[in-house]
Amino acid sequence: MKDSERIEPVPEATSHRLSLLLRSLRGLESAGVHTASSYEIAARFGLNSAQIRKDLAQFGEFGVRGVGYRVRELKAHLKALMGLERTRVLGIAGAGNLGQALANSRNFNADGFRVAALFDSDGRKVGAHSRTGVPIRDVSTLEESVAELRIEIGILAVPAEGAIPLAERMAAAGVGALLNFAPVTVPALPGLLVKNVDLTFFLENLSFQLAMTKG
Amino acid sequence: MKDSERIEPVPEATSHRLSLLLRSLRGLESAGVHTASSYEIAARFGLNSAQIRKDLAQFGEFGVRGVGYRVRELKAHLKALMGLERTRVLGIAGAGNLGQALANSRNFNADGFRVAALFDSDGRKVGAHSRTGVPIRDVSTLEESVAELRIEIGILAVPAEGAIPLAERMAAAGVGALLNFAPVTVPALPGLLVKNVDLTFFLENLSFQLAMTKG
DNA sequence: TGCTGTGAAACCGTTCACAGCT
DNA sequence: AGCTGTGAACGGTTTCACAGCA
Repeated sequence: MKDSERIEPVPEATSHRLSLLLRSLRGLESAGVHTASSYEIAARFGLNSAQIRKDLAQFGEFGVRGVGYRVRELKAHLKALMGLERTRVLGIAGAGNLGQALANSRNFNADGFRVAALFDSDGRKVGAHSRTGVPIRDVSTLEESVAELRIEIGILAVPAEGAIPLAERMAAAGVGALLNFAPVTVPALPGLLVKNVDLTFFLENLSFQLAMTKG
Repeated sequence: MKDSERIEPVPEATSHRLSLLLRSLRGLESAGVHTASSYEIAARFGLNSAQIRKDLAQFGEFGVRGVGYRVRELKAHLKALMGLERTRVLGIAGAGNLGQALANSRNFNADGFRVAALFDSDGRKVGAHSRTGVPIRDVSTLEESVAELRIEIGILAVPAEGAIPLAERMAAAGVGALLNFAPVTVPALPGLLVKNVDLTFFLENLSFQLAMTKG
């Protein structure tokens, strides 16, 4: 099956598995493995092999019958598919603990991503740099900065109050997608993809499961 | 439907909606609203009202026919259900950027949670405190500290390499649940609930969706 | 033979629609 | 009359099972 102009958003679960798969492929590649079957890959993270094949089949035919998948080749296809071929520029609103943590994170500055700037309203922080050298700009320069640095994905690491207005400013400034860590649900505005990630929800989930199983 | 001794883990989606619901109830309560119907609640976050009712019905009968749900009462039920009646003690492995961000976070130190300690192997950090006063202990004291502070939930904010061994140590020390931010999948060990949260997956998801919709 | 790609079947979560309580 | 609680229908995702290609 092929569907060059896909309008449907990729299901969350599929995207998650493909991220897992990409990570796995990186591991296999650096271990010198050239070929892997869907069975081998599935075993790695306790999934069904048909699921791997179905996930990939949605986007093209990447395997070789009787052989499996060529690691290097599949990895390249996947990266292209996920838009990780070129580096996407990130801008983080909020130079607090979390914002700085993300700005300095190896994971946000590799494999297709790079943090170009932090934004804050605190005059004492503005002008400084994060530990790894990400500049902290005044949040009032958000609009110009997005254009100047070509920021494609915005990250909200601010308190709840500031989130919605900032999301709107980011959208208006031309940011295409937003990862929101503030504890409010930012709605997807027209032209702006939004992913809300509330870290306390993960804790509550664990607490819930603890309450269900043990006391 | 009632099921006093539930063994099934709560579905991710349900848990997520109940967290959202709890947040919503807090808002309603402080706005002085006493009663809310599933229709009103559902409208708040664009869900189906039957979903709200079904989610709640799994755990008991909390509503009043013809009236709706009493906000204060439902909130209390939910908190009890989710194990948030009493404060759960957290311990964070890794006093780097992310670990400190979480330790200082208001959200990890309210509404049923409290960070009791950070753990690190860097001698220069050990003995110090986070900005909000969370002590940084030597990771070699993990086992005693878990017992002493009665840590119930462990959080891994360490690089990929350290994650699995630390998870095993936490499990052995008696921690009941683990929230893992390291970019490796920590398997659920016997007696240890594990929630893996890879922040780069959220970014990749956005990049993926961007790649699908725009270039 | 061995593995992919894929229809068909099974499963699960969501939505509908209404009986039943207040 | 109004809203909950829930069986039944629906839709989407996962798994099975196999045809077809290397």
